[in-house]
Amino acid sequence: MRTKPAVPTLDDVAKLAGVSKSAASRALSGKNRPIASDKKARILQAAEELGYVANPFAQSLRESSTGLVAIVVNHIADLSDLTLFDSLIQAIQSLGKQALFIRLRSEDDIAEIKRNPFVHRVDAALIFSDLIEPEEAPTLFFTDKVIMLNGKKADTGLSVTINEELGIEKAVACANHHHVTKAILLCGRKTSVTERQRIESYHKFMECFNIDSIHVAFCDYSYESAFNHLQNQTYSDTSNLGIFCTSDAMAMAAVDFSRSKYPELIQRKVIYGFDNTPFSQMGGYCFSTIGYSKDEFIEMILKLLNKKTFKQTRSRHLSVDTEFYER
Amino acid sequence: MRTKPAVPTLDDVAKLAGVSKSAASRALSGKNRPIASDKKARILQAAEELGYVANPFAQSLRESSTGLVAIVVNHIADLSDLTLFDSLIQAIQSLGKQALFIRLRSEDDIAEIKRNPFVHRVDAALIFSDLIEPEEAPTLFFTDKVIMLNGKKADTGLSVTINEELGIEKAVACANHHHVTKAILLCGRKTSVTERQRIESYHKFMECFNIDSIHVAFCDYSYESAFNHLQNQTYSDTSNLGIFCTSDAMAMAAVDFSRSKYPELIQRKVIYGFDNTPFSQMGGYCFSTIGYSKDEFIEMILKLLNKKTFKQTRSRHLSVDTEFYER
DNA sequence: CTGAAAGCGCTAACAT
DNA sequence: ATGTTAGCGCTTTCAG
Repeated sequence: MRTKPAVPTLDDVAKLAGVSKSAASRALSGKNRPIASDKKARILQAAEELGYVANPFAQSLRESSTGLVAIVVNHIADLSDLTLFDSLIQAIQSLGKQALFIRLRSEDDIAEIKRNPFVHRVDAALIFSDLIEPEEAPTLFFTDKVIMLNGKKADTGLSVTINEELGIEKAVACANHHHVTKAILLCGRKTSVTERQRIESYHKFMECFNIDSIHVAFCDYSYESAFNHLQNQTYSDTSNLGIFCTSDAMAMAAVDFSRSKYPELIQRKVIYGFDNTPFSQMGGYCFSTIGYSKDEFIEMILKLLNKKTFKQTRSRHLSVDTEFYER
Repeated sequence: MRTKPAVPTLDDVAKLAGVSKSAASRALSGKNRPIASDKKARILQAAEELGYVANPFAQSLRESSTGLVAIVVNHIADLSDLTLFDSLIQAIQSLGKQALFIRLRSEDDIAEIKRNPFVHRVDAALIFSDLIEPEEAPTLFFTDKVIMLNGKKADTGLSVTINEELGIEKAVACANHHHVTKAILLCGRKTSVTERQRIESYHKFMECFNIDSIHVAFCDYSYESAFNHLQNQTYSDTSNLGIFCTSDAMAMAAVDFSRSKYPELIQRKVIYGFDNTPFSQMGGYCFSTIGYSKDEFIEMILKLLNKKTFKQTRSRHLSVDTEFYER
C-alpha cells in the first residue's frame, strides 16, 4: 500500500507562485476578488501544477456554509423512489452542493442522528422521512433551511407537498365509470400522516361517487405485504368490486392475486395503483395509477433551496399537483 | 424566518462547566483521555444542557479523518440497485461514517468531480461507476482506501468483484436441459468491462453446451431498451430458442414481448434474467435469474473498509460468488 | 490530572 | 492590488 500522499495546501500554491496566501486565496476564490491578472494566471498555473484542491473543511470552518445538503429518508427501497433520488442528487450537485443521505429506520435512530455531527452542520435538510416532526427539525439541524417533504408542515418552516386529492378524485371517478360500487383499500403504514390523509381523500370521494368502502387493509407499500394480505381474502361477488392501492407495488400484487382468482377484476380495469411507476404499464401489468411530475417536485425543492428570504407564508409552502393516468 | 441559532462550541461547554477547553475536549472525546471523573460528569452535563455537538469540520481540520465515504455511481436507477444502496448507507452509518453520493453521468463529469473539494477528502471511496479506471483513482481521491466495485481492479488497489461465471454456467446448463440449442443475448452497454466479461462467459459456456449464439443485442439494461429492440425481431423457429438477458428488467421485456408473439418461450421457461430482483418471481413474471448475496457483498466491502493494512495481495481483492435461481 | 498554547487550512478585515 | 494578521472550533503537545 502506498503511503498517504501529501495534500497540497494553499500555502504550497502561494509559495510556488511566489505570492502571499491571501493573494492565492483571492485568485482561486472564483468570486472576482481584486487581483492582478498576471499574478492570477501564475497562481492558477501553480495550483494546476500541484493538483491543488481547496480543503472544504477549512473553508467551512471560516465560512458559515458547509456545502452539504442532508436527505433524510426512512429507506430508499420503494419502487417510486427509484428515479427520484437519482434526479435529486443531480439537482443538488448542480447547485455545487453535496447530498448526504441520512437513513432513519425507526424513532430510535433519531437519537442517533442527534449525535451525528454532520447532521447539524448541513446547509439544508430535505425531510422525506415521516419520523421527523416539523417541530423537532430545529433541534436536529442548525439551519433554517429545513424542507418538509413528508406531508407534514409547520407554519414557520418550508415545505413541498403533493396535492393528492386531485388524482384520487379522478381515480375514484374513473372507478365509478367502470361501475364500481364497493371497493377495498390497500394502504401503507397506519402511522403515516400522508397515508391517513390519502385514506381520508379516498373515502371522501368514494362517498361522492356512491362507492362503499368494504375493507381497509394496512400493509407496508410492498408487493409482498399486499400479496400476503390478499391471499387470505375471499370475495363472494366481485362484479362491482374495485381495488384502490396506495402504491404501484401493491397494485401489482392485486393484479397478480386477481389473475388466478378473480380475472374479471383485471379485465374490468378496476385495480388502481399509486405513484405512476414504469411497472404500471409494462406488459405484464397494466393498471391505472396516480402520479405527479418528479421534475416539477424537484424544481420546487430547488426553488426553496435557492431563495434566501421568504416574505410571504405562501411562498414557503409549495405544492405539486397529482395527475391520474388511465391505462 | 427565525435568525440562525448560535451553535454552541466547545468553549461554551468549557465555560459553563468551569473548566478549560482542553479538559472539555478530553471529556467528550470518547477515547478515554485522562480526566477526573467528577469533572467529566460536569462537562458532559454542560454539553447536554447546551445541546453541544462537535463541529466535524473543525475536527477534520485537526485530524486526518473526515468521516466521509464517497459512493461513486453512474446512476442509482437500476432495478438491482434498489436494496443495495439502502443497505450500503446503513452499513456506512454503522461505522460512524457518512455516505456521500457522487453521480457520474459521463466522462465529462470526471473533470467536474476533480474540482469537487469533498471528493478529495473522503476517508474511503466505493467505486461502482465503470467510468473510473483503477489507475486514475489516486488522482481523484487523497486516500488509498479506494475500493473498486465496478469489475476493474489494479494490483495495488482494493476490490470486491462478483464471480459471475458460476451463475452463468448454471444458467446455460439449465438452458441446455431445457433443450435450448440456439440463443439470443440481450446485453447492456457495449463499453462496460463487466458486460464484456459477461458476454465472454455466456459464449464460453454456450460453446460447452452446444448452444449457438444467433444474436447479441446491446441495449442499456432497461426494460424499454430491450422491449424496443425485440419488437423489431422476428424468429422463424422458436422451438429450441432461448433468451439470456444481463438484467432482470430486460428479461421482463423479453417475457412481455414473448407473451403475444412467442408464448412457448415462456412456457418452456427459456428466458433468463440477471440480478435476482424481486420482479423475477412476481406473479406477472416468473423467470430464472442469476444473483448474489447483497449482504455478503456489503460484508466484503466493510471488511476492506475496516482493515488498516494489507500484507497480502490476496486479501485486497475479495470476491462474491453468484448463484443461479431456477424458477 | 490539568490548562495554556500551537496550529490544522482557509478567508476576510485591515493596513499598506 | 497586495501582504499581514486574526481567528473559525477543535485536538494535541507540552509544562506544570
